[in-house]
Amino acid sequence: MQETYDAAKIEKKWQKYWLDKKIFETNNSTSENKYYCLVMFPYPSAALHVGHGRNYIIGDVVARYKMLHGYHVLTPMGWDAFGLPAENAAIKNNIHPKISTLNNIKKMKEQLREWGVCYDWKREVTSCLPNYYKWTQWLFLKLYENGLAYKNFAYVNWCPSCKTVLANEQVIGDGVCERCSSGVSKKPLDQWFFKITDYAERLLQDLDKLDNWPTRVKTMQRNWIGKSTGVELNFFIEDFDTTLKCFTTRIDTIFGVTFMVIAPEHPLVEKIIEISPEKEKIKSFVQSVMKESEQERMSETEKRGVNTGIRITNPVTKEKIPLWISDYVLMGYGTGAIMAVPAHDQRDFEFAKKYDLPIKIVIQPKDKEIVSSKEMAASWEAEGLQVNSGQFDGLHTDVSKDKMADFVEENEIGKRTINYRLRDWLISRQRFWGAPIPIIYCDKCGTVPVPVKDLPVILPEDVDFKPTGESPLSYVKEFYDTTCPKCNGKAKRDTETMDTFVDSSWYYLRYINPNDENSPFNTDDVNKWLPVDQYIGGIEHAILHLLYSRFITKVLFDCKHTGFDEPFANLFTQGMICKKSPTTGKLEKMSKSKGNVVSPDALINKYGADTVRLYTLFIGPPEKDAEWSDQGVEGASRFLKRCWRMFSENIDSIKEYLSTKKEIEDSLLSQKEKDLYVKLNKTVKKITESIENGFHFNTAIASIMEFFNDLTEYIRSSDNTATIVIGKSCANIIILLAPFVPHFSEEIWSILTDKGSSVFKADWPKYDERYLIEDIIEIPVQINGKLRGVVSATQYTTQEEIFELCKKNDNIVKYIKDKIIKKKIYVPKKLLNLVVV
RNA sequence: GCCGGAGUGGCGGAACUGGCAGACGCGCUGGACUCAAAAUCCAGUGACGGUAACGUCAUGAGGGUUCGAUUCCCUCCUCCGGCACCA
Repeated sequence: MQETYDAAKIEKKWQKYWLDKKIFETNNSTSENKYYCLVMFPYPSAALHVGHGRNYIIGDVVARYKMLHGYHVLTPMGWDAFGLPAENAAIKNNIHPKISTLNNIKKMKEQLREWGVCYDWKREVTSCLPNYYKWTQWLFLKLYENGLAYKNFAYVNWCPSCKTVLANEQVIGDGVCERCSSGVSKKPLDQWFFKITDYAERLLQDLDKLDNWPTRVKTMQRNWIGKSTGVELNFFIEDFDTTLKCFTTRIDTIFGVTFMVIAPEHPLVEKIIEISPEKEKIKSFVQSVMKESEQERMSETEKRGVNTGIRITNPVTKEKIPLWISDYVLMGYGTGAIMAVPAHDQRDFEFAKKYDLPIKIVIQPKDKEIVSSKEMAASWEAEGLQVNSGQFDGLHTDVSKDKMADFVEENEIGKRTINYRLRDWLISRQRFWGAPIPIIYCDKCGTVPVPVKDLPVILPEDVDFKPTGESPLSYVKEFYDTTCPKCNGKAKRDTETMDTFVDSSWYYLRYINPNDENSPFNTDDVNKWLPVDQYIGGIEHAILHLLYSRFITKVLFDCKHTGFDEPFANLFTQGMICKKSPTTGKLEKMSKSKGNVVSPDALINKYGADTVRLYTLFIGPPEKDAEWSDQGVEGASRFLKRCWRMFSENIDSIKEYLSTKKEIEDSLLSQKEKDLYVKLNKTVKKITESIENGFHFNTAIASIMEFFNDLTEYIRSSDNTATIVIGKSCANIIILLAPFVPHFSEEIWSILTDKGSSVFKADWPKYDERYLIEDIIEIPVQINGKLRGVVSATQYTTQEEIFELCKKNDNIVKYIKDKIIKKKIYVPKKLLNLVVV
């Protein structure tokens, strides 16, 4: 064995070995005792930094750890290869997105290999290639066939910088684009939607099944779906001889409605303008609101409105109330119309105050009385007793809510309804680098889906894809000119492409049968491997990707293509790696634009991949953000060097143990050896638990280091260093380290076993229950809760015996002599507390 | 405003179910080796007092429950994330 640890030399060797021996390849026929370990497939961008690395390293550790437990581990990788960055880069550098994307993939694969991160590459998928997007198009047709894909003319989110529309989920914060942070505006367009709202209730309910998802993610999805229960009421408008539907969660306030408000986009607005004597005033108000961007509208806190002059009948009280138009009512939620109850809704209250509209109190708080509406400083939104509410007077709102809903339903003026905040998923994009929507428009036959046998609809390569706001494909005659699959007449293709989140909503299924030319996946195979046992990725996908994937899985389940309705059984979201940014001066997520990236290349050159891996895992709990420190890497490197030396100095003991696997016999152990052996067993237990319990690799590694320090100390101070305990300790450390520093462990293992067998074929060490308690345990003794001394005992020492020992401890005696001992609290094997006065 | 999560040495972070706060690592200090440096090894390292034994204080702040609280409860402060004119 070589004296010093030479990472560069051994790492290349083992990377080749893993590839050649295909130890990460998994067969669909061996899926019993299966473990599907999945890392979110990345967008292939140019160069990876150590922040990206954390994600892949965690996945790799999990896969290797499970292998050591004898699982058939499926650990595939692929590329979310369609998308805007490649297209934008292409425009800037004049390289075709396909070329730059495939180049980036090549580079990234190389980097992953250098990190020692391994996958079953035989299953690689690339979403921008026709053999993949053919099935993305198939998925579209499936949804279309089931009435879950529809085209609709609507006000949609438009990003002026990306020059494309966006799904609601892609508009974040105060109305900015998820990708480029530009302010998003509204644009009326005819677009394709997936009917995710049909699945709102199931997407919400089934979150309860996901016990092993972070609560944070589930909460975010719950908020996003935004379920609220209430009543939909019909208000009659005489002028139009029609009813205005309006949703409320506060039917108990129906007697307090003093006006109605509709959104500026509400379809009724047009009709009102036609007949209103004040049409100019209304028109100019609506126009001034509509021309504002989402961002401007949202930042506007002052509510603005205009009276339409139209009067509406409250269906319960029969009162006539005015109809207003205001920007504080959103067309996107409920029906775009509200009943305003200024006394019991703060927004309505502010609006009423501004425009001097009446305020009518219908709920009195129990303990204090609201004197008069004129003196009200704010609305009363909480519960109370009904007043001015006809036959409901005196009822508590808990009761009246139900009674009033009954009344509404009995009189057929409305019905109980559930409303969701979730909107349908807009999937059309006016960009080039995506999967074409497989739809043909025929003058005779209308909208005709492309027959499955004609898939894929190939994305043409020679296209001028400068973003104009129109889809680039709409300028490619050879692409859009086609014949109708129904009547064979002249027809035109849809020229828009699909949101890349459609590509990524099903890729985890394609890994199972990546080369199947006749179907996206094989149902039996998929049912064997899925749900994914462990999904690993960034928190930024909490809503977008994870919600869409859950939706698509449920659709495929309903179509009987799969036998499971949730794709990911366990989800782990890792924290970001941060570093102080020289541009902002703050701690920021590692990114090129912040100028704070650390490239793995130089570090791997200097220390080796195992050192970088070890440090990345040791940096902190993996679910939390962490700050990168180049000095910290130094510590990891030192530890591996010390380990190497330890193994090379004790090579004979380890070989001896490995060749005989001799049982440790209590009677043959010296006390010091036994203490060390107990420590080894405790360490194995602790490490295993740290990993099983939330992937706490940081504490697992700390435990290995701690045991290693004890072992070093033992060897230094002992005469007998050729012992089986040392052999077993070292052999166990090698395997315990293997998931974290695989090249290192493989190399040592191969030297010690001479069998050319991979350490990943070995078994994870087991601990022996009989060796978890030390012979001598230190019992801390407290007096009145303060530590005053420590006595040595064994696990059999009784409370009384420990108390007797205390009387021999000078410092403890100091505190108990001349005192009355009121109480003795003994926690077996842990602590003794004496309460004295 | 609402809903999550967090706040512990000079730094990253440990602490099972309420039981010795600061594991492990970084940094720092001193020492050994060396002509010297690097590397390595050894010792020390929360603050204050003390030569020391030891004592007092200390887990964002303030209260409470308890023999005992980083851990449980209440009030408040700060930071991060999500949602937010959602009727």
